[in-house]
Amino acid sequence: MKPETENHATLCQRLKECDVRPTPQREVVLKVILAKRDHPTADEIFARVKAQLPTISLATVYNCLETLVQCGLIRQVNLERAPTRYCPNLHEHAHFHDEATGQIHDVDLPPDLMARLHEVLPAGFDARSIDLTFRGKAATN
Amino acid sequence: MKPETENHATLCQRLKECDVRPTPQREVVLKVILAKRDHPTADEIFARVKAQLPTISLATVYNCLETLVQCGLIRQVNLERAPTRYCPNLHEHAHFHDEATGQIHDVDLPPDLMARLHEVLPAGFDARSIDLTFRGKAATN
DNA sequence: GCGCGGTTTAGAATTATTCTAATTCTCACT
DNA sequence: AGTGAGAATTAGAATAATTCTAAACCGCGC
Repeated sequence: MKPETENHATLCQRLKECDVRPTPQREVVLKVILAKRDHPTADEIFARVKAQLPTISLATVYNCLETLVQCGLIRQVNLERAPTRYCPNLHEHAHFHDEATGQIHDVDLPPDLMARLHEVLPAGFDARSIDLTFRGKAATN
Repeated sequence: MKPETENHATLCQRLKECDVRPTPQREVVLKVILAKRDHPTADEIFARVKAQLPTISLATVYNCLETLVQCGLIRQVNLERAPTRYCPNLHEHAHFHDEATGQIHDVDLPPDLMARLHEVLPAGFDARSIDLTFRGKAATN
């Protein structure tokens, strides 16, 4: 299941499963996010979608993103004082923010560690999601 | 060492230790952040500082915050599409973002878990800091 | 005491995001 | 296949957060 090969039917079905109307705009927004393993901003997504849907507006991109995030089809990542970025990787993972290049890398963590994170909250706190971001320098190789 | 009792001399010294000029503006910004265990935004900090330093400008607050974050005297917390918040708690901890109220709670985690987080990065990734944020609902009691 | 360089100030500028109101589309129901 | 209700989209304006700019200011080493 290469992301590049996500086709109309698959995308549509994914959206329907979330009880959202599978509009062309939503479909293409989701498609361009899944197509690359990077973490584009709303603006970048807007640019990519425009290539296929020239009349789409930025507001629609924001609407679609909000919908997709709510569905859990994508995640959003917030870095210090920078535009929100969107992440296509639904597999539970952490992020590494390279302060030198500004790039974000996905980092897989041992399943037991992720499991442990879910358990450590004090009573009364019920976490729906966890954001784990490392910040630093990545080796230049 | 109650935070409320941080005095001029202490604050000054803290700043000097970081090789920054201990200006009144920086001192008061740091003081108001340390004075409360909440997570104020730049605007909120601006308002609090103004009470003591009526001529301070918002730009200066941003400058001071940037300086203080760089020194490691405070931390910044980024939540989805919301203004950046600043955290006075230097002790290593996680955040719980209550989606119902918008409030942020500090969460202490077992030391071994924090230690583990620092070790799990793949070779070549060197983390200077870690941001761990839980999102969900806190019990209403 | 003087001057250099870092700091502050006010306000403008920029950037990200949201809102608005009008239009268009989707889909369930015929 | 046609229709109507509600949802989605559009362009552009509005808002909000943050950064920039240029001038004035100030602290500190000489």
